[in-house]
Amino acid sequence: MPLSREKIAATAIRLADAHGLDGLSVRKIAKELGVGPMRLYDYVINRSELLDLMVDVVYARIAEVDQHSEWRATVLAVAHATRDVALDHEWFSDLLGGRPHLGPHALAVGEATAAALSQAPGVRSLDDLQRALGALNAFIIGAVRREVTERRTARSTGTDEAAWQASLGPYLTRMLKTGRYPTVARLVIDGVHLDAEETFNHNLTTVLDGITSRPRT
Amino acid sequence: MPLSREKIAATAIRLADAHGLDGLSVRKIAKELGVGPMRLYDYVINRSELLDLMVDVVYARIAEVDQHSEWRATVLAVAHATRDVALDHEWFSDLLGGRPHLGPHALAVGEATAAALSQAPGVRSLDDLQRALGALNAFIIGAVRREVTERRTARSTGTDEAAWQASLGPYLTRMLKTGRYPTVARLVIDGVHLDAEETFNHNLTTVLDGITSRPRT
DNA sequence: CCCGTTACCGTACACTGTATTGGTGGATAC
DNA sequence: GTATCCACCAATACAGTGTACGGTAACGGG
Repeated sequence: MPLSREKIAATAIRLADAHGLDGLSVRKIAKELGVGPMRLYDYVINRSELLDLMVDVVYARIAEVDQHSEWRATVLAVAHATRDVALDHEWFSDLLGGRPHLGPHALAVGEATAAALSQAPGVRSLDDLQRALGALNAFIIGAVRREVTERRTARSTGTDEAAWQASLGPYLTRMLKTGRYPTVARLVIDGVHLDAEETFNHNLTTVLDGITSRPRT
Repeated sequence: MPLSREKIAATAIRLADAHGLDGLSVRKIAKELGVGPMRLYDYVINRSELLDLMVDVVYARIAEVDQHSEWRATVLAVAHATRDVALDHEWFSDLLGGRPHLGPHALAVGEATAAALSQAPGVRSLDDLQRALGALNAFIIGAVRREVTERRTARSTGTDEAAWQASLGPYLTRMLKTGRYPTVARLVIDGVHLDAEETFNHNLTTVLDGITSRPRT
């Protein structure tokens, strides 16, 4: 098999899954494929384009979700799908929103959510749709990003309470002891660990409710 | 003046403003300061810590906003302030949400928004506050990120219509001509360029309205 | 006087993205 | 059958990166 953009993207994704975006280099991909580093540049113009390629492969998985007749179901499905793939490929969240996603599959999911949102009550004009899309996408990007970095720090410091107290603890507890951040302190100390998916879903419907019930103009 | 974390952070910010995060290297900062590269590691443990330093300096500017008695006014002020500084320091949006922000000034703005949100109607329990904070921050992060990358691509392709048609045009118009993305096509072709700040404000109030008017549970 | 601390500096290493230059082998055209 | 092209492949080279490591010179307190 002669090597192709697809194969390159696939192994690049594998490596990025394993070692993160920082641990991903052209040379390592090439070595993994058993070829010289420069071979890749016959298929890809840049490292950036390689990343775009990987991103669109992931978007393809998002685009697989079923289209529901109800607009809200479709939006929910797409949102949860992007959360799911972002948790599978954490580097995806680093790229999400960082550059315009114009690959065919990215456009497909853009189309799906736009079409669904255009049928929501409260979005009447094209301007409304534009704004609603912006709000929805902003939330998804930010929420996924937050969750992934949270998960990363949890993993690096160690999940258990003790390890956490040992690493972030000294600095953070000292900070909170100053009394300058009472609300944050209450959140950190008394806050329970909410289920991530449920929180995502909850906030997502919050945003959707905000969109459908236009308050002013 | 003997060199200090503050001076390092300041010149690092200057360089990042001018050439972006990719154009920022330890060696360039050192050269700008007229010292050897290794000097910086006497004040900073990592490049990452350097970035954290820069981030917290920017958070200091956000923390300067006045506290209003009305919770909504405070939240709006903080949100717009972070948007403003992100537009001044575009690299900030690349870091936003990418790692936990635990600097003193970051904690200060966290405290301010948390305290304000806790007084909003509809957030009664600590869990509610946690979720509301999540939703708000997710939106801010995503919205700012989106706007900055939009601004970047607009600048790189050229603002005027002609240059845009020349760069992205060929590929995008070809894609849209396929008819597979009708809604996106309508958005791209017939969509007017909405005022960015107004859109941000609009969507922000949408999110806040969603938070205050709890639908279920 | 010594001695620890603080500010400072240079060299070196492993690694990055990519420009450049070249060499195959087989298909096609005459 | 020979020439020509082209997809595929490989090696070398360069400028730039983060940072580990080992050092020097001034100075203030005992």
